[in-house]
Amino acid sequence: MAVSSAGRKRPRGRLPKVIAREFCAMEGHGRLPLGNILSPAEQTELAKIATVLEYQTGGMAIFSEGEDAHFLYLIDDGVVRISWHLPDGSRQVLGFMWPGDLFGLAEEGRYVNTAESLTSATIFRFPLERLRRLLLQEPMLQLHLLTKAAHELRRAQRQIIVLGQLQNVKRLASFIMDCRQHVGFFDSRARLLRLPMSRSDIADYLGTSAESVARAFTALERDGLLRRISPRSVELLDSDRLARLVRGIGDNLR
Amino acid sequence: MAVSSAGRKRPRGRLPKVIAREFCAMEGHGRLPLGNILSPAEQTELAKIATVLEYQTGGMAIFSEGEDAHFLYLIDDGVVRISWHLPDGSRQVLGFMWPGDLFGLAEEGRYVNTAESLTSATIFRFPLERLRRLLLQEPMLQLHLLTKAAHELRRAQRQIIVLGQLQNVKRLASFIMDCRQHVGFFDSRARLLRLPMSRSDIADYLGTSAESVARAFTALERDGLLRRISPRSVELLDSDRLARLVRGIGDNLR
DNA sequence: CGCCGACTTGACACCAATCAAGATAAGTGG
DNA sequence: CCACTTATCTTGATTGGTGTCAAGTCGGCG
Repeated sequence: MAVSSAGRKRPRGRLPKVIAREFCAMEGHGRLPLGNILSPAEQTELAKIATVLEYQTGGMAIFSEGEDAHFLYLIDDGVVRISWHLPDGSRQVLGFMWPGDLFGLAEEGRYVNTAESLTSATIFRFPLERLRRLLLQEPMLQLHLLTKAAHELRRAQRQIIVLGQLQNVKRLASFIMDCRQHVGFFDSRARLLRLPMSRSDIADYLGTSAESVARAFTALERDGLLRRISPRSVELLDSDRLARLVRGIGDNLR
Repeated sequence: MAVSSAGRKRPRGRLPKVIAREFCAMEGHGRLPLGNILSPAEQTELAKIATVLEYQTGGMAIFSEGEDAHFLYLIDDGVVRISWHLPDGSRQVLGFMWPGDLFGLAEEGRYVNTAESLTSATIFRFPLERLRRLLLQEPMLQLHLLTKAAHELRRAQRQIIVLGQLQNVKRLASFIMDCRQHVGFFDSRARLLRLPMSRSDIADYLGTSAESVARAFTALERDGLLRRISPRSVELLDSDRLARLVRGIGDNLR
């Protein structure tokens, strides 16, 4: 960044239009989006202590930084924005959570960041104290959770590399390649990627400004790497070249 | 960053002058630097499977990215640099590890980054397979490790905020405040902080250049926040103002 | 004592933040 | 369903922070 980003103020996301519904996870479901790391038995154990939350729309607060932390969250469907606010009102988006992702990191009993839905979402919620007891009873389940935490740490480290090394166009390319991996948002046949977040969400995630994100899109489009269908929908024309761009090869791009 | 940082090449750290000694952790020791999170009994269990490594000097490789991962590491004494290299030779320092810190994050059986000693160091080493078995037998120990991982994730998130929101002078201020917390490196009476790393180490950690770090030191010194005794030793004249600077208050600083 | 690397400072170029204005899309109410 | 309002997105012009190159200084080690 060149100039201080202090003083920016952004709308916090409109207020919820509909209160979230909640009900027991064993009704109807019983299957968690953790099939890749947990056995069916483990999923059943977890589902026993879970509650399902239904957020009917984007822009709804799930929890806010500073609140007492009583739950860990798991996304079944939808996308959630995890962010942190500076005292001056500027914002850092720490990550976007997709189906199968866990969130709700706490420190000394309080949430250290804010979670809001970007789309309508279905989310599982686990009471921390009951989860803790379950993990002590099921060491294998706990080990799987530890693995998941390690992956989350690795993801954060990759973001550090993006912010520390790459300039704006490459940051956006990296972000697009990340989004590409999420099924349901990328149609590989039509090469169509759907973005559930706004330009300023992307900007605050990449440590830049919404205007710079727009300019980066323009640059990628001019070089034939993608084509904007609408602001939140892009056709990826050359994913290979996008990937190489992130890795630093062939960076002849203004 | 303003200009592409591609193409920078830096020395990788000189080769080890002396091969590291290693011996069983139960000889003499039996106490791990994890007293704050582990019970004495748990420390003993861990020490049973540990090996002690002695690195006589800084600049020694502990492991390199891509190598098969067989161990988790715990620092007893000394400082270690964790870094990641881009194909073009530029480098991102992901963090500095201090006494009590765990490192050795792997992905699919391989280390994803490189660890080198910055000072002489004493380091415990745990074989992953035996550690895994121990964690399954001791769920409470595992839960403590999970907590430690959560702290590490939180630290990475703070670094994301630093890189995404702060400009160079504030990044350095933030870094100095981090270093200040480590006993043995900050003498609170003399207000003297000892830095075990070079300017380019700091630069690669903060996503900037060694020159900019030097300029940031100059700026902080000009404003009376600190005084350079030597390049690696600074007197912190006004820690409160340093802290406020990081938080974004009173940023009338060129 | 002398060499060499690490650190500092200056000059310059360039990327990106900011301010401003217009275009597009989305949401609202008649 | 359409007109209107409003937020979001894009583009241009300008300015400021910082990366890069270059030269000089300091400090440490042999």
